[in-house]
Amino acid sequence: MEQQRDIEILKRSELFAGVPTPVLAELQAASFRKRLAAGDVLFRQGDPVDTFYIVIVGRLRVTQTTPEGAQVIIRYLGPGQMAGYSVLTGGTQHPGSTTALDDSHLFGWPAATIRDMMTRHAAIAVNAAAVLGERYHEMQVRLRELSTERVEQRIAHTVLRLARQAGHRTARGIEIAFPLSRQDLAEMTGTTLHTVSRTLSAWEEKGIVDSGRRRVIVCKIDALETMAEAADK
Amino acid sequence: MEQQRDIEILKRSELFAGVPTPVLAELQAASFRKRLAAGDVLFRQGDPVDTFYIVIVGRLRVTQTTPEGAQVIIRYLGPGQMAGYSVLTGGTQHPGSTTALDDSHLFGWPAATIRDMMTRHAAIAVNAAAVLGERYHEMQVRLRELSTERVEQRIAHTVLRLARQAGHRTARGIEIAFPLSRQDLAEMTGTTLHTVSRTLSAWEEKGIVDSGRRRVIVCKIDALETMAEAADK
DNA sequence: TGGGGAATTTGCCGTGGCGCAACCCCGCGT
DNA sequence: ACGCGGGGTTGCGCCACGGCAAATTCCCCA
Repeated sequence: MEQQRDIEILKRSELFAGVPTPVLAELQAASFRKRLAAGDVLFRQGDPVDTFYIVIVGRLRVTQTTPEGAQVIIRYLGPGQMAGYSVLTGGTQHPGSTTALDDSHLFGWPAATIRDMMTRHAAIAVNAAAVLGERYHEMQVRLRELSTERVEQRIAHTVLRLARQAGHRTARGIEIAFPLSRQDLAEMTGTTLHTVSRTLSAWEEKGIVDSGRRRVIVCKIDALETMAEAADK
Repeated sequence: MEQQRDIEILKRSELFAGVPTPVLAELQAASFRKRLAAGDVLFRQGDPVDTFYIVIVGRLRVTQTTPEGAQVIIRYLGPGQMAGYSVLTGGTQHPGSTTALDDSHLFGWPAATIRDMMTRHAAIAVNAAAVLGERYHEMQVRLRELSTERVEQRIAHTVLRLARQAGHRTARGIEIAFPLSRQDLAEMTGTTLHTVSRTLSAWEEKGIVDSGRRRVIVCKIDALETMAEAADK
């Protein structure tokens, strides 16, 4: 019943995939539930690392803020993904803030529980390494883009990535499944909302995208891919 | 003797710290040695992931190249650090190229050996997660800097980081212990060698650094730290 | 000791995109 | 129905940087 369903969910999560069912049952028993409304903060940058979460439903955003107030979006989290990776690496304070974009539902555990399970079951630690390696790799790609590409290409790459990760087929094209403002895109691509706005307007004119208030639909993916490559000068 | 010394080295590596000695002995027995001369390539971006390494002595550089030929420096590796992390995450091809800067000496293992050891000994997998989490975190910081800071601040942060990681006390100040060209700094900060050169010249004039052909010495760390923070507009 | 090539320096110019500011638009609450 | 506020759009001017080009310096090697 209830418990079985939880175990099914854990089995599909990035951290616990392939872990034997009895271990999942143990994890399930040790977990608590956390609900967040849209806009609620799961934890803030600098908070002590004491809890680990896995997203059941909903979408969260991880950001980092500079002392000057500038913000950068590190990543988005969806179902099955983990929040609070510092628990796995022994960090003492969260490097970023995590906020719910939709009403969300998560599993939570005390840090010690997860650390204990990870040392007792290599499969979990192996998954942890794989997930963190994957995130490390994603960051390498973003860093490379940010270093070597023009703003328009970066925005194109970012939109394509979001469409791939959270795309939802509609009549008009592929819609990004969560609210995404110009400001958000700017914080993902290292530019300003003004420039993002101008770029999207230009694309709109060419019929490549259809966008509005915190909403982006990609109409011509191939055209966008061309933009993203743009080897020209 | 020989074998004991190898085990001591492994014990101090980032991946095998805290692993029981018998396991280290097993690892030692399964390892081979790899020597590289300055400039030699350990593996290239896109190569199949079949070997894992740990640096014994020397300094290596990990870079990523775009189809257009632009290069980005992902990180530097020194003694005790691992090369070929994709082995740990199940990747099939190397995301970047790794090149020796000095004459270097490494331990090597077939990928399967390391994967096997990691699943059999949770401590190794836990270390792997910790190291990859740390690298992920470093990339977050760099991404934030690249997104929000001016060129001069980014160069300052980068030089400070290098001085911290590979700094060597000298009479004139803290010297970065490996050859570091303007081009290298440019590829770390997402700018051009021209701009780096101009910036270093300006600093030189103020006595903040003392630099020359592939060589940087930081004279006034506090002044450089001020540059790096530079909250001014 | 004399090249030769790589690394660096520097001036000059062009420009992408940021900052600012004004304005518009839409959805929501009362 | 109406007003308000959070997003979004757009025009304008400026400037930090990149691109280009030429000169210089320095190290390595014959």
